[in-house]
Amino acid sequence: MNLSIAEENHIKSIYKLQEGDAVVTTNALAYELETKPASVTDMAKKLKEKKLIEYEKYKGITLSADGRKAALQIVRRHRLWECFLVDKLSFSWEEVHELAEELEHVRSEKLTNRLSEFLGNPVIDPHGDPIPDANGKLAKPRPQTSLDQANAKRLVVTAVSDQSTALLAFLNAKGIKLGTQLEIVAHYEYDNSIEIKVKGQPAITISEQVAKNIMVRPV
Amino acid sequence: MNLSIAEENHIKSIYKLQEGDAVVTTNALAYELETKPASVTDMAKKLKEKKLIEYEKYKGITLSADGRKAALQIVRRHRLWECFLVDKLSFSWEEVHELAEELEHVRSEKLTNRLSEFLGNPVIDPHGDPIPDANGKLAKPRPQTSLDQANAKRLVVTAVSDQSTALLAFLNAKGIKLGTQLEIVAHYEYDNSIEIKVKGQPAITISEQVAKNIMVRPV
DNA sequence: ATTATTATTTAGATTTGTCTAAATAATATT
DNA sequence: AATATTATTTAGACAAATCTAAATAATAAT
Repeated sequence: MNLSIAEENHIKSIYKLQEGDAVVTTNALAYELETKPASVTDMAKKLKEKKLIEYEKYKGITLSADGRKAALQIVRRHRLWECFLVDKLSFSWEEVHELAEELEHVRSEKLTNRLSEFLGNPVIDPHGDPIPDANGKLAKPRPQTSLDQANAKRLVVTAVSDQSTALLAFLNAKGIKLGTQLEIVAHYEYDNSIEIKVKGQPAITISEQVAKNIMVRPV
Repeated sequence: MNLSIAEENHIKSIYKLQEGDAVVTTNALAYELETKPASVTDMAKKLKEKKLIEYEKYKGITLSADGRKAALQIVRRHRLWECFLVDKLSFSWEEVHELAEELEHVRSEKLTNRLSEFLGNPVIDPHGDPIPDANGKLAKPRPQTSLDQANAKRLVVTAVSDQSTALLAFLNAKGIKLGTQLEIVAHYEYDNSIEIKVKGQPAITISEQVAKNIMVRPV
């Protein structure tokens, strides 16, 4: 099955929004892809025809087994290229998303597998997201919570869920990246902001909104 | 100036066929791009509009200064990716062309320059072709002739001009690659075939057509 | 249970890149 | 020079991916 770039992007976004099982809505998908609902409806008909999604008028979209398989291939390529850009070309983690967005569409299994091998078959990407293996299997994610719900004091950053450049740049400026160890200094009930400290740096205060998007696990 | 993939491919092929100064013909370009002359005419109008080529009806096509600059960027990306695939991912030189054909369209200067640096700023690609630097400057090619016109006995392979997979696979099977040292054993005037010997291997006979596509210089 | 609101789909248009078939220009041949 | 051949362009069509505006369905509010 040969997918166009537009088809791949739709599949990938459906996978992202589905998050396991949920039905994906036309509007949500249009918003995610920065396109219009009418365009999503058009594409949904096409992808249904190709048996990559389940879709009935007005009933929303879910991936079929084949669609899920395709999505995992795309996600695998995306995340491997992100590793390459960060590990080998010294990009910082907030820069790589757009570039990987283009590189992911080079659909060669041989290339993908060689790249993976070259990188040492990594299982998580620079944002902490798991990388599907050649068969589409995802490493089961280690237990993690968002920073605003953590109860341990000493934590490691394992992922950042919001992909916005603004947040990533902010964290970068504060010296926070994957694997950074944090200590929770205080939790202000007033606005649910959290004061944290990275070893060797002055303590900083983080809003609830930011804390919700930083994933951590106890060290 | 943002070029589509189709536009980039046309620019690149015009650059390739132009070879310095020659005017490129509609038919030749269509053949090179595996498309139809009518499509080339359409695209020529568009590229002229964008001032990337000089073009008058029935008079053929040449690159403008801007077009040449664009072409060199594309060629740079293509050849750097070929180096990456061969040097880092252990592809053999005859496999990399198609993959580089896709990777070359990721238009990020930062990525290109970082990639170049990562590879040690190479100046020739795995086929022996020079890689333009970030300013579009080409290293001046070392003196070379095609194997059928060489007069020295001991030679080094410096490039292969035909990009066909068939030829590359043939050479690969014979253990001939960039940098391979050859010795001319005999030259048969009858059909202009040439008998050559690679150190440690039995002598082989090569047709004139193949010899024309192997570039060499005296060792 | 009507009505209002929001979500989704349809119909029809647009852009890009391509094609075929016919027309025209350039070149080669007699 | 007239004619035949080849190269190139034009005209009109088509598929993919998108859009806007209008129509319809689903859901929420009174």
